[in-house]
Amino acid sequence: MPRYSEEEREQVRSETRQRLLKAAAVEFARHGYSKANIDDISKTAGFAKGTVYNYFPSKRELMLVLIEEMAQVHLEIIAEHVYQEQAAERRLEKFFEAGFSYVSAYLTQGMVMINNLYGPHIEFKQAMYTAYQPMFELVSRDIIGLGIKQGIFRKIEPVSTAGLVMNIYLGIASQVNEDGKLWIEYGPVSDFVSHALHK
Amino acid sequence: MPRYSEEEREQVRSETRQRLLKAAAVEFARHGYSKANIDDISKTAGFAKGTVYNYFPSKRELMLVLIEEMAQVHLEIIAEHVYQEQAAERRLEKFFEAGFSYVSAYLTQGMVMINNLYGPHIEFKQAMYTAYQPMFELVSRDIIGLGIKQGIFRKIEPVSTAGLVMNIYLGIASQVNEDGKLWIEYGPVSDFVSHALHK
Amino acid sequence: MPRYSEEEREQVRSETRQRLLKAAAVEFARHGYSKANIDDISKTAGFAKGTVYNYFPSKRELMLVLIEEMAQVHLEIIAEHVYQEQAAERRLEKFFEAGFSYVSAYLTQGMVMINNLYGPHIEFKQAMYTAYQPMFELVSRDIIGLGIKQGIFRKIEPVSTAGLVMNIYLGIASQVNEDGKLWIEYGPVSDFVSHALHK
Amino acid sequence: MPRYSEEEREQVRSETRQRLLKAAAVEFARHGYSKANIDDISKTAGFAKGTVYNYFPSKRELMLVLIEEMAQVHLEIIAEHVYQEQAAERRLEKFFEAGFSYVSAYLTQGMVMINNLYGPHIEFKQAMYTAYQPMFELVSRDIIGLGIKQGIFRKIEPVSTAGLVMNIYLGIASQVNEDGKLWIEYGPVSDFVSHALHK
DNA sequence: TATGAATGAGAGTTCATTCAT
DNA sequence: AATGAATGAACTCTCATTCAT
Repeated sequence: MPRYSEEEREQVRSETRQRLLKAAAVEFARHGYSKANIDDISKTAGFAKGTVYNYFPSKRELMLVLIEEMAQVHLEIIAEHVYQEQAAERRLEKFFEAGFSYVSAYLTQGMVMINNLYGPHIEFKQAMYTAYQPMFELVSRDIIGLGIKQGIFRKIEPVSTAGLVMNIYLGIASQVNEDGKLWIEYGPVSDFVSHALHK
Repeated sequence: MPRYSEEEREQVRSETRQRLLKAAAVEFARHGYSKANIDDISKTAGFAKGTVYNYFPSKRELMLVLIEEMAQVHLEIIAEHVYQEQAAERRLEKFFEAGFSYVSAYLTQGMVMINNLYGPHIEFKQAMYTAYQPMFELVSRDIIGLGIKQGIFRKIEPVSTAGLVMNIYLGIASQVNEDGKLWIEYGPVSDFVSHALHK
Repeated sequence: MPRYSEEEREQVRSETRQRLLKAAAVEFARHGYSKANIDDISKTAGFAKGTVYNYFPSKRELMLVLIEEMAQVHLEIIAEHVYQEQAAERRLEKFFEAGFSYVSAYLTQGMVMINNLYGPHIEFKQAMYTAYQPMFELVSRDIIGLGIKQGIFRKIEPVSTAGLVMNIYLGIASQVNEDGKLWIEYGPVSDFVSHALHK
Repeated sequence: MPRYSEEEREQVRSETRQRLLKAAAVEFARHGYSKANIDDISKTAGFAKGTVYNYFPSKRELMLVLIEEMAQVHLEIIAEHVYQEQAAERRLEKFFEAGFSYVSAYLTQGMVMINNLYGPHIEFKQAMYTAYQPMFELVSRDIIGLGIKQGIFRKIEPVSTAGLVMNIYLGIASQVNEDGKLWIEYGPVSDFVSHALHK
């Protein structure tokens, strides 16, 4: 008969799992998927090698899960800020503000995100597109589309323009340094895009 | 000592070298640096494994040389088109036109470029920045700076704005599919940026 | 101290033990000793991994115990049928009849038996020889020796001939399919051996 | 330009290949397929681990190739002796004589053969059946069938009887000790079978 | 007694690099 | 200059076993 309660076990498992995912993010960010190794990931998490495989069936799956969880957190943070505003222009600004703040705060996750997005591993790229679809839609519908409806943005194609905006965001986000600093502030970027969109 | 034979030898060496670099680009593009392997590279080039090491001391060095040669070709193509124009706005358009055309024509090189730029391998990223410095300056000085001088662009900071423009170009270039198609034409992109820069 | 509870406890232990042995037989039969794993064995038995080690000190010991228990059941079944007859020839027939019926009914045990007998694991092979010694003696003394004494079998060496008979039985038994079917009935085999032994 | 001649290379490759197959047989015989490891196989052959993979794509394939090559040698040896005789009875004797001599001379191969035939690895068992089909046919057609035609054997079913004879051979062959000794000579076995088949 | 999380030795496989020819 | 056989470190994944509860 098990002495641990079901809850206790669940609690422990969940914590271990999170530590492993965090460690995986760190190692993937540091060395890239291919060069990152399970031994280091587990050691970074404070476990032995085998433990990883009690939680994830493979290195590949570890990455796929990581992608999903990262995208979710990322979206939450951005959505939370963007939806505070009603005006499209303000939303655009909030998008860059929250986005830049995310990559500064979640350095490792940000790097993994970028590596997957622009890297050679097609499966991961695909997973990224799927996982980031909601954020893409947020930009497309609730910022650009909204701005057009509100009569402040030019009558541009919202979807491809959202692609451009996401590109700008991600391109800049990819150049964060190890202190979480970016080479440009969100203000000028937001400005640049704003100018591009305004009537 | 026969001089002609000397030249011939040089000629053959140079061709072999180019074939190896081309093959390396193909394999790096297909599998990424880490997963690409020397055996496949040499076989793609039509040589045996050992031959690679008669031309390049290591896989790493092969990539570094490739980066330099790619950047040079890339710059030449873009410069050739951009400098045909005198008006900054036209130059901007030419930049995107020639740039998009480059990634379509040089699919593999383009992918390697992107992988290095956004990938986890710091040394290669560094090498990319160095190799692409001239192109960056072209954009910064001979397009944006020029546009300001010509009084058509807003009085923005040319360097960071050049960063944004390069970001946009590279971000879009990274999404070329295997047929060399991009999800957006150069026209709308040029337009977008134009709007962002104009007074 | 409650005596009944003691017995109950013993009862439960014994049942758990049997379930584990049965599950071990299934897994050993399916994957062979080396590839069978404790986790699957315990799960097949309906327990957690650790439970196995409350009953058997190691995987190896689990097999050794299994061998002994299998051999005992096997012998009992065969002896029960063989000793119903008094004539050596009839006993020979019964031996094959009961033997073939055993391997059909106890598919997994039969496979484990064969795997150990012909497999590379010397310790298990040894254990098999020891465990099957009584059956060997049954054939040697109470069938072949008896037949010679009864004057129906040729004056052959009983021990090595018993070896041949056992070989034939086990060789055929090894080719049972997953439905418990053998490629030959006991009749023709008994016949074949009968012919070989008769004057 | 390669300095080794094509022939020289082929020669070296062939020798290395044979050494690896021999070593594999030794290790598979000693520890069984699952427990035998590539490192030991290569070391036994006098090479480093990686060399195995220059010749065989996987451990599994190594075994499959080994099975085929073993079966071929085995068949050649037996056929050579059997076909020296014209009388079925003498052929039967030769079959056992040559067969017993094979397992004594090719100890390790014999063990691998037996392990695969009676072991848990279905793919290898299948491969054995396929590879030994010609030998089975030799027994069925050119010994038993022939004996019936020659009027010395009873009118039995040749195929299933060949199965019995092969069983007897393999069963005994499986009990060779490490000095190549069997517990019974070919004479008594041949006699036993002869008796069983004769009118 | 039963549990399952954690361990780490050990296995198969890959591949950059070396080198004799 | 070109070859490809050989190497062995490094990697992913497996699993018998331990142990705190």
